[in-house]
Amino acid sequence: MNIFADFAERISAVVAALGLEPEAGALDLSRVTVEPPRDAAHGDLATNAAMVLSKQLKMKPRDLAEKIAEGLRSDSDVAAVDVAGPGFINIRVNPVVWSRVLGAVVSARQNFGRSARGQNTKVNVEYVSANPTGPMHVGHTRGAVVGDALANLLSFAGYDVTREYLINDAGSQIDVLAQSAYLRYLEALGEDIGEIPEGLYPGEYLIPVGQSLKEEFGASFKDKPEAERHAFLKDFTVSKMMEMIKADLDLLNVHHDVFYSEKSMHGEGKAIDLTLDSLRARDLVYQGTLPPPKGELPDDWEDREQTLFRSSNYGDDIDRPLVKSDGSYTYFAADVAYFKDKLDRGFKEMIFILGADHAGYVKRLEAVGRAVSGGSAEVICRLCQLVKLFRAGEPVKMSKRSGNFVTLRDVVEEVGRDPVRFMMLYRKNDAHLDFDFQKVTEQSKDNPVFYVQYGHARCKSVLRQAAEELGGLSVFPEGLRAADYALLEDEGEQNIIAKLAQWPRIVDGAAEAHEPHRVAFYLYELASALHGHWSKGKEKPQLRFINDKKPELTLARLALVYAVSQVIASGLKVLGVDAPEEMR
RNA sequence: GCACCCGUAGCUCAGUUGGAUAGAGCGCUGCCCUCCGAAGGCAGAGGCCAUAGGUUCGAAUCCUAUCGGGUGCGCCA
Repeated sequence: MNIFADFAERISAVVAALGLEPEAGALDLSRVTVEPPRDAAHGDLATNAAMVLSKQLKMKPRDLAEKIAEGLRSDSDVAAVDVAGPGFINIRVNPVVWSRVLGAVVSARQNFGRSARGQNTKVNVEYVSANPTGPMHVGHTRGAVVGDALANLLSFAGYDVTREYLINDAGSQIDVLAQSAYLRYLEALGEDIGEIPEGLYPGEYLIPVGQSLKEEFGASFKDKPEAERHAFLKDFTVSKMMEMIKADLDLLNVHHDVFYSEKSMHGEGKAIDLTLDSLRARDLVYQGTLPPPKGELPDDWEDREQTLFRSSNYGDDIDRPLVKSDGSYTYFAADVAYFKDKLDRGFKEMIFILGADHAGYVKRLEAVGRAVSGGSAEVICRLCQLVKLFRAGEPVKMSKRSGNFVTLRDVVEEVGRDPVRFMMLYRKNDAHLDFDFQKVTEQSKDNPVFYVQYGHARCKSVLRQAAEELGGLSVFPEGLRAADYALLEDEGEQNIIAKLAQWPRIVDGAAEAHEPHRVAFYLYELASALHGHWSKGKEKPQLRFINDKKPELTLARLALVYAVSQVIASGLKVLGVDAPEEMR
């Protein structure tokens, strides 16, 4: 139940009933909005309908507003309608509307706010896709959390979501990885390998890989022919790395549906070959030369003819190469084929959660989307900016050399999963993020994670207390449906209900904009409304939720508290954060 | 040089897709516990929304230019 969408329909009906002739055929209602007014004194709902439609209907905004207002006044749910400013229509609804909202939450529980706007559209969210050459580090964390929460959000908003991870198991970095693992194998056999040579992966996480090679093959693996050995090592090491990465992701409660191997697309007659052939037939792939890159010229740059994709026809700055000088495919070629594969699997939206260092990649991905799908599917890229780590205000130093970086595991084990997830979502994805190890574990209102979770725990605490004091309340939550919500007349209570009523609207808006951070901010506001009202009970005991002299009022208030707990829990679930029964 | 992202309170950031008098938290100045969790709440001070034009009933939001910060710029993934 979304009262904003509901009233938007009623307003459309009123406008239609006016019988006015639109200037150009059908009336365009797309710009009409119904929102909570910025200032609550203006009413419960506000619409810009008159201002947006005045031109089409050839009327002055204020005159049209008066007409629409007149029509709305006959609605039995409407208490008052005012026309204000340049033509705003402010609506105050009857208490029965708020009762309905509360009843809807109590009945739907954590399904309140679930939406059908996605209409089961097939959406693919690709996120993380970290190279399988080592453990996840903090840099990957934000993308993992944002992608996962976005997937949850879209699913809650009625989309058919697939969570996907592309394993980059085909590039030259995998050769290096295999060589590095081989050294660790020799080391496990007791050989002195000395320092890991420059250019190989020095991280200690490869030591167990060497160990398990030894356990499996003893010393015999050393004697296999080089080519056979190397091919096996690549697969073996990648699968070990993926095990490690999956374990890291599990710490964050991030789980993908599909792990797609880049390697599976390479090779004669495989996906990349086939895709490029089909694009060649459409003249999207051709042989040609590119102008030299701007800025600092690479040492080994030479002008040569190469295989190019016509991405510049689709909004990219230049055409992009598909084949390297050694004849193998570029990463971009794999991406083209990968997109085609997603298209063939029926996805209508391909969402990519990328690190900020991939900003330059967005245009060409979008170009691929337009060129390959012909507009039947959309590419949506979200960039995640860098996370800066702090400890009590001091920047945390880390060096990427020698494998000495802060890992995802370090962070989660130190501060816990919930603070990591929440804080990564408490910012727009394209804004820089400061993450302070100390602050996020504080149990105070300075810490938004705690503040929201505390709101939930407080609700649960009240409900526990009520069950104890009032004994016969074993019937709730079922019994709460029978409560008389009209008894909730206090401003603070109504303020909370109004916030609850916004939840479905927040879900739709956040899903449409692909911005899960809006959910985090909404939860903060809802928690704030609760905490604020709670404290009024300090000064005015008659406002406390439990009042043993007034069982009916208490029941209604418990319904309110229960509703808040359900919406907070449901919002936190979208974010992938726990809703604790009590804080400890 | 080009492309993309970002410039909002002293600091860190929201801003309902173009709406009314621009909002939070931190920090600062003061208040509020005989009490369902003070692990909280209330109030005050603090703004040329980087700058200059434009679009319209109306701009922090859209367009153009400028300034400032970040990122990237065949054959790395």
